[in-house]
Amino acid sequence: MPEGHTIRHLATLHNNAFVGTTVLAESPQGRFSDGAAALNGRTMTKTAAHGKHLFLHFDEDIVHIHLGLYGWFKLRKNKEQKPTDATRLRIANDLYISDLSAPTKCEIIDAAGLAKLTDRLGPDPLHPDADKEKAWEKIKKSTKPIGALLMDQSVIAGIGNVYRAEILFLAGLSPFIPGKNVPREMFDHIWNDAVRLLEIGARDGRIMTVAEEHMTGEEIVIHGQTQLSYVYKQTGQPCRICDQPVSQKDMVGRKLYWCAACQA
DNA sequence: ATAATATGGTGAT
DNA sequence: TCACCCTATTATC
Repeated sequence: MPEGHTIRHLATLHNNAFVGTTVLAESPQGRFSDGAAALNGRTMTKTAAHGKHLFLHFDEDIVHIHLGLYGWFKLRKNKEQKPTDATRLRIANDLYISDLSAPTKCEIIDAAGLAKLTDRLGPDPLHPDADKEKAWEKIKKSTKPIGALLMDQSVIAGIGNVYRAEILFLAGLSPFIPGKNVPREMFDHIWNDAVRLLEIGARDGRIMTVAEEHMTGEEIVIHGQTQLSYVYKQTGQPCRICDQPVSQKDMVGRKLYWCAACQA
């Protein structure tokens, strides 16, 4: 499920599976029939990710995919799988089949469309050459709370509700402090953790934010199979650091989780 | 077994 | 402001 780490992970998987090969493309569901027909039999030349947006390049044609909340890929090697009547796009070659369902966006764009899209996105912490100063310029002059700014894809691309909560917790920063009141060193802390945590997530294909020193003995054994977090979805649970109950409140239409004691 | 919820954004109203 | 996308997982009965 998709924050920036998922999209980068998918870009890597589709690069390894399809780039350089001729692919079959079809839309069993029918809502992307024209697009699939335009791609069928062509060579995938590159994959890329910016924030939560995935791009599959076929020379000048670029498939732009946004998974939204429900969207998902099922990518299998050496194994037949049946598309469902909700499968928006199937891409396949001799070895792999990838089925896409329920995306918010699946469309073909050109280089100009891609530029227009990425122009309205902030820097992606997963890009080695990301310009974090662009994010800082927006944050330091904004009156909006930092908890809202981190969810704004035009400020930083790729952070979602889980990373927002976890990054602010690790920084010990209140989600309610206006961007303009965030000290520069606090921004650096946020950015560095965004890079570090998104890289872990992109590598493993799932979010892991909790340091081993903050896990219970049992969690250290099983955390390969289970999702752990400091504050995300931990409402009422004791904080891993101070033992105070974790708080919850809506912000920007999403549930915000934080430790009122550690993030005063 | 059934209902609620969700790691998100778009586009109509 | 809200319906939509329409799956997977978790919570509740």
